[in-house]
Amino acid sequence: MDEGGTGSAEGPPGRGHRRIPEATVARLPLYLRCLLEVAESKTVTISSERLAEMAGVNAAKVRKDLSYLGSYGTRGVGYDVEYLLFQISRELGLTQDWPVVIVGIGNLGHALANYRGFGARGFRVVALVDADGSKVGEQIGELRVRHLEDLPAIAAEESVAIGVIATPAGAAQDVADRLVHAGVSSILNFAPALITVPEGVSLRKVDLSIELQILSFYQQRRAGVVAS
Amino acid sequence: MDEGGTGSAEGPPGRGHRRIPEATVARLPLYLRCLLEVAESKTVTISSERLAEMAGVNAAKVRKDLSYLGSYGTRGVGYDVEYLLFQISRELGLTQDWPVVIVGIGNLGHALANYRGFGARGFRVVALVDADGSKVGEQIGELRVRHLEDLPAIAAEESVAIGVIATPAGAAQDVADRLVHAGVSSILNFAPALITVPEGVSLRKVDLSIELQILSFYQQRRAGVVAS
DNA sequence: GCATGTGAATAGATTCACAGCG
DNA sequence: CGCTGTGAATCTATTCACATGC
Repeated sequence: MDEGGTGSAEGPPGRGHRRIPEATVARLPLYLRCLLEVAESKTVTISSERLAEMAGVNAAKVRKDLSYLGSYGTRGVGYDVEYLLFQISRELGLTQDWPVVIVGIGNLGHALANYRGFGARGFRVVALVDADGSKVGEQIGELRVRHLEDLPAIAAEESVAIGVIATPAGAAQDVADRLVHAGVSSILNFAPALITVPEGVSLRKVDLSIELQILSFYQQRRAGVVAS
Repeated sequence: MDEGGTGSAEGPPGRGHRRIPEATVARLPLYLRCLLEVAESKTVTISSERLAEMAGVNAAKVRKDLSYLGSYGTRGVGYDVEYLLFQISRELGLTQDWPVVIVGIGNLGHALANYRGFGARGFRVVALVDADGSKVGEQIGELRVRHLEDLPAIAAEESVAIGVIATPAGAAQDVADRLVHAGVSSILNFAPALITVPEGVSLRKVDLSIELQILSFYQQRRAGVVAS
């Protein structure tokens, strides 16, 4: 899918060594999370079956997904947890860290700015930006909110790779355009608006109201089935 | 995908009149949003081509998606905007309103509690809940935060249909269990944790770090291609 | 023996292309 | 004629089932 999830638009295929299916890419972070948990308990190896159980997927899927990365397992034994962790991290580009800018410092922007878990794994919020002059200068954690107009300078100084849009819907496309123009080539959009970006820019979206509406669909189905 | 979430786990198929593919269900909210925008400009009909362009998908996909709902278009003309709006709303269960409870009133919970857009379309936040006694009683908008222990009573009183989990990862599974136990059968999980629910409960997730990691993958690919 | 890795089979989603109808 | 609705073709993803190799 999503796609998903959530589903969402994708960047171009790129051309690394192997061609990894989109659906697999979307599951790698899931495996990563499970492996981190397993690693804490000093477990040395893990079978596809166990990993599948933890991730809530089918064991064959785990094996096929991992096989796209290479033959990192040992037949009759399983996968070395630490080694697999490293390989997945590397594949996901988490061995380097990516400077992130958050645009739109309202309720959600605040929450994102304070979110621990950026730093943990390869992402570092280097700037907070808002179009509203009255918010500029506000201190949040270690950062001070800067003006949207400064985006090109900020992006260049900090080599921003990823932009997070947390503005109202109406501003989202403009902000996306500015991000792209400033050289940011990965965008995560939280605004409830459809935005478009040029080829070569990755765009993913997180949309609360869409998720709720999908839940509503299935909720209604169940209610309907019960009633009939 | 997903899924999608952006990709995410689904509820059971249910058995309404028609069997609507999951991928289609995930796009209906998108069409709905586009149609709402079009409706404001007093446009009476819309072609699949135009709608596709707005939604950023292929026209054939729009037609096929809409055909699962019924034959609501007119050949040679297009779709009546108002009529289609109504049909999609009905299909998504948005003609009734769904009481929502938000569990976990930290940064994110606050942001969600203040989010306008719940009320707009069929969702109504009826309760805010937290396990931390020091947060109980805090006033947010029109609601006062209540204790997690009161969840069963709240769910029953308010006929809560949808639970939103905005707790830290460690608490997510416990909260999910409590929600299910209290009779909530749709859950939207924002916590960066894998949770499981029984058959008959829909679960979707919104996971910032997964989305960032997916972006990181494609970002790295592009960087790699440029470098080589 | 046992769990991986992978071709083959199946299922699901997208796109094509055109018949059908207003 | 124009645009919908939809079978057929294609592409993508999932699952099966077993040969392979530690």
